[in-house]
Amino acid sequence: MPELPEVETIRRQLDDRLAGRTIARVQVDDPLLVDPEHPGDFARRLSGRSIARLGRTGKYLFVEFDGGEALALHLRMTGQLLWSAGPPDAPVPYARAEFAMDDGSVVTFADARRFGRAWLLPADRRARDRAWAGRTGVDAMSPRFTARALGTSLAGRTAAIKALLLDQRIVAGVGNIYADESLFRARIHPLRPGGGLGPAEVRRLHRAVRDRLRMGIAVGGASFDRYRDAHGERGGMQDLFLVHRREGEPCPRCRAVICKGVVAQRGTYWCPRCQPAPEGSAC
DNA sequence: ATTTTCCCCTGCCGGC
DNA sequence: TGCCGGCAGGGGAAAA
Repeated sequence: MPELPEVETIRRQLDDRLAGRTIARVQVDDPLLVDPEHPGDFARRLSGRSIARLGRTGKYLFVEFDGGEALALHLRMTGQLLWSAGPPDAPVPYARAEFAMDDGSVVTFADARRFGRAWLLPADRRARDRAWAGRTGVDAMSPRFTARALGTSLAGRTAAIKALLLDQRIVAGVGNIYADESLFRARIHPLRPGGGLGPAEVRRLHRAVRDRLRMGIAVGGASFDRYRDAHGERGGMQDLFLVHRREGEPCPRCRAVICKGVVAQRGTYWCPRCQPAPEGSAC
């Protein structure tokens, strides 16, 4: 599942390949990919645009064009952005759109589950803010995401801390994997009410989120299932998981047996000893 | 306002 | 062996 480190890995790779290029033509195979609020001229409006750089906020990737317009992409569950120097040798499985560049290179948006989306964003700052307002809060790797900011966002909230970490308006980029890993590192049970964390716990959680995301970026993301980078390669983070997907295995810190439950409708893994359960909840 | 539930999709896996 | 129900989960809409 592409989260911040996976999207950042792709962003860096595509920035190297696409910055300065011009889009020659676009083919959309799956109309569901395109923002329904935009008319059917998606492909035509992208053709001829020159790419300034690739940006990212949370799990959103932005292809930023000269002149200020942008193509926003979200990979959701199974989306892939695969770069090739020329037209792919063989049909790309689950291809939903192809973006051909002026140098002959091609980026294919492939996506088995078809949850991924693409949006065209206007150049006008106000219009873009209006279209995008409230979609994400501060990016988790931004200097603006501080322990203080996290504490302010959590204050008074009664929902489980894991649910709040997954809320992209509180901090953008954390998904199910890195939420589990961060909570373990911070020694905080996923069901603890967010507003009930003490200042030291908030600081630990902030540090843990940064630490795990930084590690994920360093090893090219987590590829326990479909995730592949822009060159089709796997990441290495799945080999560094501390608790996620390790039910029944010993905790790397205290050797207690890692348990699994459901929090915020997501499979959730934690150490019952390192992450003490709040009052009234088992395990 | 906040929290919770449901839904979108399809590949995959366990059970029978 | 093969069918089938259920699960996986990002995020947005709807309900509570």
